[in-house]
Amino acid sequence: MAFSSTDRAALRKRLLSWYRRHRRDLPWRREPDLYRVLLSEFMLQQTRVEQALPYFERFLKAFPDLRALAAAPAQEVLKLWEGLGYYRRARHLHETAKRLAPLKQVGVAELAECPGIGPYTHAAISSIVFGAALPVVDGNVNRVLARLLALAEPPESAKGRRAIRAAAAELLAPRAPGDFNQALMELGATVCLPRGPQCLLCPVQAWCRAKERGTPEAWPLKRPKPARPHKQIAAAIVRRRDGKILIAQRLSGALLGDLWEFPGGKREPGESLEAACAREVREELGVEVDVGAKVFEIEHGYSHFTITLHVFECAYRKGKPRALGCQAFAWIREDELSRYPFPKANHPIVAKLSGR
DNA sequence: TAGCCGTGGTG
DNA sequence: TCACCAAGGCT
Repeated sequence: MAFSSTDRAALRKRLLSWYRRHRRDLPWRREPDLYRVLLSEFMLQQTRVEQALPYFERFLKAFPDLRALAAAPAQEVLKLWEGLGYYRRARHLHETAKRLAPLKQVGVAELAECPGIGPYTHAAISSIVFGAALPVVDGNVNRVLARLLALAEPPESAKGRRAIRAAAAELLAPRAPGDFNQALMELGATVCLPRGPQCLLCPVQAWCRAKERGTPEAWPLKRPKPARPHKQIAAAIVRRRDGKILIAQRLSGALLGDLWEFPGGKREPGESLEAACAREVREELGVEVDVGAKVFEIEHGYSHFTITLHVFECAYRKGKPRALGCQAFAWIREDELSRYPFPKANHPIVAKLSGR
């Protein structure tokens, strides 16, 4: 045990009391039913509250309950998710809704079977909605507990993960697991910040071994991360003589899965951007184009690499499009572009072409 | 275990 | 400018 039973009891009491006074007023906390909490937890995976908020409101308006979400077309769900990132979450959320909506009763066991619900999300929903005594471990909990314990290993390491899990389970308030879990996360999000922790405002500072050592921001210990490579990407605005543009839908499992894009891809060593552009259109859709002027150069970063996106105006020459390196394609007018979900890096192109 | 999967804010 | 990192899950 990392703490004595009297310390555990006092720490819980302080934390819960602090949470009940200081918690943020968030829409999914006003009526914490299964649907709202489920929706919020999917959106909050690796995503800040402020970024998820407008999406939560939009979803709740478009799909007021689990049944409405389950009945929606997949494309509509993805379009509403556009811009939020980690697009697999949209598909998993939709599949989870379709799985749960027909059930008379949903409980801890049913949640565990759903796609997109891992250990964190399962414990979060179960504790908040059903009052199940399951500890959550997320980025906030990792940081808060690593500091409380002055943990000697990075939380991502095997030893660190075990220690954090054990501490979270040990501290969990058995009679208010939902509030306790949210309190720990709220503390991490608003007080026990990655940089510049507000220790003087912290309700559990008396038990914090990192604060005791004098340099709380030195925890959690960091693991070196690999550098992000940079790639040169060519993309084509392929126009037919009637003015329509050729777009493609990306493969489901891939990066930006199920989203639509302007066809293109990575430049090979020694290849010109124009040649890469023509080659990628040929490989992806079986279409020959004449590459014209470059009209965009866009810098963009993803989670594990960065790109420069070079966009060329291209004239359609020949070949009937086929879905070779994509799952679907479409010839569309410029004013139809905004109906399709595009990755963020393509938004400047969509905005310009659709005249906004 | 470690790499893949987005986007936006921050210092 | 750039690294960091955020209510993680899947393979």
